[in-house]
Amino acid sequence: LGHLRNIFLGASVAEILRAVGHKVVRTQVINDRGIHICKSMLAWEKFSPVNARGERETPANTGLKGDKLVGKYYVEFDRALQIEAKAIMAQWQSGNFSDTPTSIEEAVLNFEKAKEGKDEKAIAALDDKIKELAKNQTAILREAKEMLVKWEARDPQVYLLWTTMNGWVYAGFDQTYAQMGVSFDKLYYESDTFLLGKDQVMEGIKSGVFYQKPDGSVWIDLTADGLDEKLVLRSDGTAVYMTQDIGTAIDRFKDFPDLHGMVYTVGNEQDYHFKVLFLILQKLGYAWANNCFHLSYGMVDLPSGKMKSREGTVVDADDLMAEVIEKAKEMTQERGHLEGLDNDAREQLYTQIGLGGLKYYLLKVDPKKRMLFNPEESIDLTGNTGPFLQYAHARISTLLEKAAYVPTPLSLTAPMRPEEKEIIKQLALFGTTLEEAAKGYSPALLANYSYELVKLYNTFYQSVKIVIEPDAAVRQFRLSLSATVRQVLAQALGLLGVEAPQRM
RNA sequence: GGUCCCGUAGCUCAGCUGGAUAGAGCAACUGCCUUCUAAGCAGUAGGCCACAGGUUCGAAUCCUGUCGGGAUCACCA
Repeated sequence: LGHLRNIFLGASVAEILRAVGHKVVRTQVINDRGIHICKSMLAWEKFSPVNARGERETPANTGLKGDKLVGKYYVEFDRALQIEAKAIMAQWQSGNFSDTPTSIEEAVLNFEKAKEGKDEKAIAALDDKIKELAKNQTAILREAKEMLVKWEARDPQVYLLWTTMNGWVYAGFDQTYAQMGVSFDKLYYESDTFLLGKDQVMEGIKSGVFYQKPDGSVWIDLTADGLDEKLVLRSDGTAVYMTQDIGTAIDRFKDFPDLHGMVYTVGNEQDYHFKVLFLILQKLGYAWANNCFHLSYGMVDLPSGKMKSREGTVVDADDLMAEVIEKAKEMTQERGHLEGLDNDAREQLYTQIGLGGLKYYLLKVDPKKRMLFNPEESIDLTGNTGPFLQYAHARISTLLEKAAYVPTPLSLTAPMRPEEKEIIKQLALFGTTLEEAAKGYSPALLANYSYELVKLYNTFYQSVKIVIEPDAAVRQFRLSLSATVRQVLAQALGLLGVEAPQRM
């Protein structure tokens, strides 16, 4: 869900910035490198069943989406890790500390002592610490780490496996993005950019921005800036998230030299990370670092509480989209204004309504705020929802069609009813709303604007005759007012990534 | 514990660069389709804007404190 908010938000903000005249390049960093990939690879090698033809599981022979298959083995890895860690902890409990550093032995003894003391907080803290220590003692995690080192050294075998499994993931992602209706101008792969990041770190050591500890790890001291010391390279020489992000940022400015700045659409749990990243880039001497902005959006909660991937309480993007489209189909068939539409057009409409509703639901809330995702409300059609706006658009469309409307400029001097004046006022606000949305990186402003506009229009629509208005001048005025509303609405919806159907 | 974010109707959210009776939607209840799509419209009910101070002619909005919720402080990403 967080991922959906991220994608839709990023896509919408890009469109909004374009609409106010900025040149926008939309990029995405593909997280194709790191210990997490190695975990999946290792688990797949270890646990994937072999079929009669001697093949391990693949998207082709299981029918699973590639990213799902790889994700499955990430979970498998974690399960195996837990089991091994538990066994190790059991050993420690029984007093067996062979092959264990004395520091761990001490920690366990402290833990036992704390339990006698009944200090809940201390017990919990030590418990976490011991679990962490146990995990680090497992053979399987060690293997994964070794794999990462091999990967960074371009070990052919590891690299082949990595290429294969990554291919599966990308294929899965492509499918999902296509369904979402979003695309990127350029993708950056961590596997390409982390090396540049490492180079930067090396140079940064020379220039004194970073320093190396005796164990070989590289750090930056940000205590003078009110932050902490931050690791930028592990003691085994491998890159961390930050290393890669440094490289990616620089890479992008190399690719697009006239770039003014960058907007990072990333969840607010990474506020600290970006504070540090921008500071590092400044210290490395990149002037554009001052024009980097972290568009930090709030988490998406479920009514049932926090989502945890390990507990299976996450909402899967593909499933959710399918569900929302299915629901749109049911509701649309119930209402039925579909005469004359062929099957393809109908299916397309269900998708437009379902996804439009989902996008609008996620975008109508101020990005900065955390929001609650209520699965039932996300597919609502009434009130402040995507389908409500789409419906207004469709209704005006058929109205204009019936009237055989010929576009004429909207006369602002014509005698007007109060409802009509209100609409004109709201229409006049579009420009400033768009500017504010761009300035504040907030599609929510456009969403709320559109909703207001449609409410005003609906009031008008219900209270007057339009097509059947006998007075030709009045009729023409109302038609061109309707056409203007439709045009603005279509533009606003477009900026939100919500499609505006001609009928529904 | 340090840092950051949040607290507005039963629920989800607007409003927050100070301005008059604080707005929507959902849920509940009333009405309105032999006029253009009722996925709509009109209406009723529902609020000490977390709490306490302060600034101001004026505070939901700005400041301080308290309480409550969340995030973060990894050789994870």
